Amino acid sequence: MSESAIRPRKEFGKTIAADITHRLREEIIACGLPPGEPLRFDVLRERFGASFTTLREALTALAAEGLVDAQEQRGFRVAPVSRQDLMEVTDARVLIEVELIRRSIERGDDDWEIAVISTLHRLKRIEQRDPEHPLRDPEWKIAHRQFHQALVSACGSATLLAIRAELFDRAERYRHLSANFRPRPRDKAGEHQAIMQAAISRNADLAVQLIETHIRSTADNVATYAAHLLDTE
Amino acid sequence: MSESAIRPRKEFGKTIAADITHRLREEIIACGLPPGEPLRFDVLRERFGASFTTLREALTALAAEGLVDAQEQRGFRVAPVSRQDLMEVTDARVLIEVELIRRSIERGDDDWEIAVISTLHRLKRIEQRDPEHPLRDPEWKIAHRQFHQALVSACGSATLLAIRAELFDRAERYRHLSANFRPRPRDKAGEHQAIMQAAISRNADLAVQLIETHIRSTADNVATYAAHLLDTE
DNA sequence: AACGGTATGATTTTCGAAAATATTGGTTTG
DNA sequence: CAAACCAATATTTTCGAAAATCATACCGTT
Repeated sequence: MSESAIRPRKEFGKTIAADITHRLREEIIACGLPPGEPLRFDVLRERFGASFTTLREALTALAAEGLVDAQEQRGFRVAPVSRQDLMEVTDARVLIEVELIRRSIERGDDDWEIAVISTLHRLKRIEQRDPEHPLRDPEWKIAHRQFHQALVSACGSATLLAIRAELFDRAERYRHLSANFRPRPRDKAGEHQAIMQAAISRNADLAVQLIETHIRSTADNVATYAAHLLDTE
Repeated sequence: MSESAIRPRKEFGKTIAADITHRLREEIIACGLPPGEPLRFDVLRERFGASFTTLREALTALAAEGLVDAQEQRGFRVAPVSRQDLMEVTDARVLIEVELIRRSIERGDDDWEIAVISTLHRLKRIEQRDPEHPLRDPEWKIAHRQFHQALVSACGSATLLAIRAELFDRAERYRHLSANFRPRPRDKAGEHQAIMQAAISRNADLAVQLIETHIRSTADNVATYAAHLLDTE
């Protein structure tokens, strides 16, 4: 009765299109498909084993998320990067994330506190294993995402959470872009710890200030160490 | 040499998919396709004269915009409406639009001022023609959208403008929802005039306050007069 | 009657061929 | 020599048939 003993066709989501969307998104965020790269159907067809129209559906969805650039009649390409875009994404993230943190601190219940504490705990455990290269560890990526997600999860607005998620993905791509050139990770562990404590103790002003610094300094780092990739576009 | 003397295939955009996306969006916003309505391919195929896959692409794009609800393996339907969703959209709009107005007032140049003044002028001209039922006039809809678009157009962030546009569409659908039951339009003309004056005179605090009131009172109106459509979902 | 399973029909989802459009390279013309 | 034109090729876009999946109604059993 096992759905597929050999090789599951759909690892994520029920439809192939949703699955391809997910896999393509991951690859673009991780810069496995570099910014600006043309996305030709022949190549994608071979790589992902799906037909034209299914791929087209996935690319259309990613275009709406801002990770893919659709040029009508001239195909798709990975969304290019630029200093301007990095700045816009950073600003938008600050605007929205700050608001969502405030609302979460205002409204969060016991479950919210537990989620914040436990996701941070897992993040720290993973960081202990390999403190040098966290961004290369896919588990760290997931845990990091889940901690930040937990912080805002009690805000009460699915609409704003969806927007936040898109911006988070776009920002994460920039982090990956500079990861190979960044000499050493900042003291993220300490920052995360401080943010957690401010949130749990319901100190909204402090939490907001820490989050804003966290977001902006990450972006500054990217702008510094990926400068050669941002100016030549 | 005319591209199509009989009947243009693509009225908007270069690809059929983009064209269908546009037409479907308009219909959903205008509630020609009512909230919750199942979107069956047979029906759409006949109505829009496109094939399965093309329609699928359009529906996928609209799902990413929040106007369509994709239920994997069970097709698509027009996104349902609810009091909660209306509230979320309203809150998100206030958060973003307020910020964009501030930035536009800060950065807007002569061209921006001209755009604000001229779009308002056109809006008023159209309102004079038929002051009773502005929302039913498609020209009023376009002019109204363009005035609000002009106000924020100088904010400098394409990212936030795209988010704003999606939220505007979702809000406009709610306005249409209640349009048939609203006894009389509020004094929108006066409100628009006041917003324009505050913006042009670079009174950011006043403009922001007027916009917030404008958005929230519109939403309150919808919640009142479309109550029977919002609670039974 | 209630429940569970199964066949049947309806609907979505996927595919690869075919049509439409863009790009490239070569040829001619001014 | 540059520009404009055209042909040949590469690529995207669209289509409808076929496969996969879901919903419904029917039937037998408890």
